[in-house]
Amino acid sequence: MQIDTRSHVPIYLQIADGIRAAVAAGLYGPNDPLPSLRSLALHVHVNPNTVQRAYDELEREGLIYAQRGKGLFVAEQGTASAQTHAQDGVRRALDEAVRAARAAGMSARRVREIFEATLDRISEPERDRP
Amino acid sequence: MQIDTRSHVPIYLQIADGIRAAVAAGLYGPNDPLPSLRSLALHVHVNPNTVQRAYDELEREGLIYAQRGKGLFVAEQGTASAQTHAQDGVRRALDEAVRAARAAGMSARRVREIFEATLDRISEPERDRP
Amino acid sequence: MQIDTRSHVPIYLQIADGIRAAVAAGLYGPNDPLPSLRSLALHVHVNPNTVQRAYDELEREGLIYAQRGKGLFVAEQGTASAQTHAQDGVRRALDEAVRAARAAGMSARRVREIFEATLDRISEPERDRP
Amino acid sequence: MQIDTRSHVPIYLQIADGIRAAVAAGLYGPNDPLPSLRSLALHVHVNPNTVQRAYDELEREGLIYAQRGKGLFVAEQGTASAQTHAQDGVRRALDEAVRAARAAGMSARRVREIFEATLDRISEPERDRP
DNA sequence: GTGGTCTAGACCACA
DNA sequence: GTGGTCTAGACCACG
Repeated sequence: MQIDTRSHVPIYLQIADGIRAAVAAGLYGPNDPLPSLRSLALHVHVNPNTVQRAYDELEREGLIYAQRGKGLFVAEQGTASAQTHAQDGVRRALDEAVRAARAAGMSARRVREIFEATLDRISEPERDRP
Repeated sequence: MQIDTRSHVPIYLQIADGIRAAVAAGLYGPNDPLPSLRSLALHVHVNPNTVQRAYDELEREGLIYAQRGKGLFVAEQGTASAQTHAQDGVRRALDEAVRAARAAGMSARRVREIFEATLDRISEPERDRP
Repeated sequence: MQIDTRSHVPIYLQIADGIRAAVAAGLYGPNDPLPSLRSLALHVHVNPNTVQRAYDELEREGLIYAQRGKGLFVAEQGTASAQTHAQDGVRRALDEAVRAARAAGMSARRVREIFEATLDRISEPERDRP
Repeated sequence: MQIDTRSHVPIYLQIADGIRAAVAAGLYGPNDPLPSLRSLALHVHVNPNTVQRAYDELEREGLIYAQRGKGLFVAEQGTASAQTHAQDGVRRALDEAVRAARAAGMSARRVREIFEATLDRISEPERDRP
């Protein structure tokens, strides 16, 4: 998971999004244990409080549940819920991007070009670039 | 121009983006006067200081220039600068959206479907909804 | 006279300084007529009101006097007064510059180097530079 | 740091200059923490917003970076950047002072006299005056 | 009327 | 505690 400390999106939401995406993608199935607060905090170089807030968010959403002393787990309906949520997010992000492009007078064709280039670039496996 | 007070993007940046888009789209050409601080503040229901900050941003960017007591104007190179900037923004937004989609396990095909639907929807002329 | 609209020093003070310097340098002697409000305003591309404020300033200072319907003239003691004032200004400006240099840890020697280079450059007649 | 509320230079720029000088002089090295917004505001008897604006300026300049909830720090390249910037400032100030002196008809020799006196005065260690 | 600076005080995100 | 954003309202310089 990547955290962008300079983004305007609060870090705890970036973390929640990352978890949600991982669940949506099936990396964690129903009743699978999620990374512990501390381990995730270390991994993304963030204060545990911040991770706590992200997990709070997801628990309130019903995507995960906590078991005292054991940890956090994906809820029964977690996968479907995460997929819906993630898809809404993507839809909203694309909507915003296209809206901005059109406001700046960009042609639909030009936006599509950029989109396809982006899709190609990101669908390829990551590799170092010169 | 639309302001979303619930967005994580600060209002002053939303305003700056709006102006930048308008300049990129050619609504304001080089040396054209821009809306005054106070009039724009009234229009978007925001404090003049917030608009000021947006204009500061654009002035630093070289997109506009201020004349004390006269007003704000599009810079000579404003159109080109705005177009470059706006296109970078769209590219970044699309990148982020696609990245999120892929992280959530969405297929390239599915992302493209959503994108095309969005493009269609937004390219249609705006109309009042009942 | 040169006006820097981007300076923090108000334009009317820049104009007053310019007139004061011209009087100190002897370009205008006692009882000589000064440029009219309008002609000076045209010359420096500034609103006549602004020039008016500059002249007000100088009149209050006793450097010039107005004759209804005739124009503005250098006062009897104008030259000496202007010279004193100008010298004070230079002293203050140098003081500020040196203070800033020392605060930034620059050696006295280094400051002197820059000063001498500046003096050389400005004492030469102006010419186009490649 | 000294603030001159009667100067035409905005307070936030005076503060930015002060910090820049301190960094240029090596009082704060790369990654050193700078005074917090609020503490500096108290120290110079100014509103925290004004200090914030000064720090914004320096952050944009690449001299410092902010960490939310942690504080403000000197950037890796901060020292060099500050020195360049400070030297440019001194050069500009000297240029302006000399230009004013010459416009007022002062001889190069006279300007040098004043300069050397200033340098002597300021290079002496500060002492309390009765 | 215009833009530019400053204050006082509020709320948020984060450690 | 930290930095970041916003508001309300003031005063200045300029046209």
